[in-house]
Amino acid sequence: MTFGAVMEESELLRQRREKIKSLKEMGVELFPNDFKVEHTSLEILQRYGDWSAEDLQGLEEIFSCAGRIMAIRDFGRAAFIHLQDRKGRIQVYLREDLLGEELFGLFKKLDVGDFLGVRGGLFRTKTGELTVEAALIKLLAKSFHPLPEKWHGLTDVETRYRQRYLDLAVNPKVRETFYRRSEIIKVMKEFLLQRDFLEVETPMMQPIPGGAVARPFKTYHKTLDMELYLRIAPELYLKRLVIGGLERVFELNRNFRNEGLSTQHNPEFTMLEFYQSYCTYEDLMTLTEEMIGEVALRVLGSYEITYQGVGLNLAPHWPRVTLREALVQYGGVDNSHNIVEDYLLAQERARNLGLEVEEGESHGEILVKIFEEVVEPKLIQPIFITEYPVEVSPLARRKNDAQEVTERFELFMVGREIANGFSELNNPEDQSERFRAQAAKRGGTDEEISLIDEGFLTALEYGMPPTAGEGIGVDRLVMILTDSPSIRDVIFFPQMRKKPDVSL
RNA sequence: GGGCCGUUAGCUCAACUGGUAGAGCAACUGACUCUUAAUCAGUAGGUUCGGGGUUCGAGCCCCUGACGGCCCA
Repeated sequence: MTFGAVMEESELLRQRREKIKSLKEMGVELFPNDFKVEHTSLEILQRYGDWSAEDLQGLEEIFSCAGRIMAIRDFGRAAFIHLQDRKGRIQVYLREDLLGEELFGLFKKLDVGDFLGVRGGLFRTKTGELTVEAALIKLLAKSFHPLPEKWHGLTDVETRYRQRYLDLAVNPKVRETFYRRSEIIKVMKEFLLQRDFLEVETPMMQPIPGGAVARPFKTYHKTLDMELYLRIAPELYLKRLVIGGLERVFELNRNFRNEGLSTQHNPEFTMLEFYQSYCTYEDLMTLTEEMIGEVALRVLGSYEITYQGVGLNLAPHWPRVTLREALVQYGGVDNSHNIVEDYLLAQERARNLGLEVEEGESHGEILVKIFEEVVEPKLIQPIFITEYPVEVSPLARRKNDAQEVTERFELFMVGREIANGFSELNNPEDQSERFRAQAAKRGGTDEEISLIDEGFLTALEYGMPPTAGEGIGVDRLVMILTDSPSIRDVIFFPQMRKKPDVSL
């Protein structure tokens, strides 16, 4: 959709083009950049919000603010408008006798959606609203298209995602969600920085995608003549930094996984991953509940939150239950305690649940499948599930007194996995064996990468201090803390199919 | 990948059993110097997502495609 093409099609836009033409004929610049803004709407409202009408009359200060016109209430020779800036909205009163005929005539040509700069004093209207009385106005940017409706806003989800700028302009709640997202990320970073973590950046483009099991995106570097993968996780690089002696590092950045899209999945998503030497998975569970608790408290002002109508209590501390205990507790059948002991019973239970059990699948793997099917949806309040089987935890340290499970936990809330952490496997021989077992199992198909990051193994051979590491799904956490039902509500530009119309 | 639902004016939504596509907001013209979903009078605005079919007649039924949403794998 090009501008010209639209003009031919729409009566509405044809009228607006005529208006723009007459503005140009009046000598009005449509896109000047020399207006100086000195105040935000919020500054004005906060500083003078409680001043009486009489006090304001004595105030001689002139204010200068700007924003998008969101409403016009025209009375002929006077009008009220609302300007929206990054902090909120403020009302402006325009009178012909004060502005003069020329500027008032300019105002008459403006539309909802245009950007306007205003200078003037403050007064309080009869209905009590603090208002700027315009002594001077300046068009700052002309909108060639009408904005979505003022009352219902923009509800069409496709348009909201494809033209997020419109969503942000007219739906205050959307803006609030993204401001809150930024705040959450800020608090998480501050939390780690206070604990002497170093914020780092590691490669997005990796020759061997490691640190997780997922289908990667593939790309190609021309000069180096090599295939590269967008990372599915930063884990193996962050551990290299730990080996280098940095001891406490974190990276809050994007991962890419070439898999399905859903309300919980976007191909690129944000992960907070961090590593702390000389501590264990138990220390990280404590750190996690403290961090998320602090985020809730600082961003939302309370440990008690509501997600999609369900009350959650994020006050530390949260239960820690082993996977096996969880299966018994939430397994839903009388013999749940037996499936954790009996391989054949576990197989039978999985098949009864309609789960696929492949040839040679281990007891632990089957238990995890049953857990995901039966237990996960029931984990509403925050809870740590611990001691995952070693077969599904290729980078985690074995538990000292139980070699078939690992010092690993996952954090669940509202039936969703939010975080995954473990004491890191730092024995290079064990790590090498696990990589090779993993690779053998998955075969060598193009999609399922079975390459082994030998460079990482070499690094491990130089010695990695005992360390625990964790990843937190930032988008999912933000969803819960902003009461958002879909991951697309917390990502500005979620992935969409290409539209035939190239302009969107 | 499968199932279900959706796509109508710039936006938000109607349209009975297949029978002339409507409203509110926005826009345009006019009135109005304290409104806040301003008000009052009038006007204009449509490829009903695209393509094909059935029918005297299709927004509605059938086939097909695009895009989106939810659920499932």
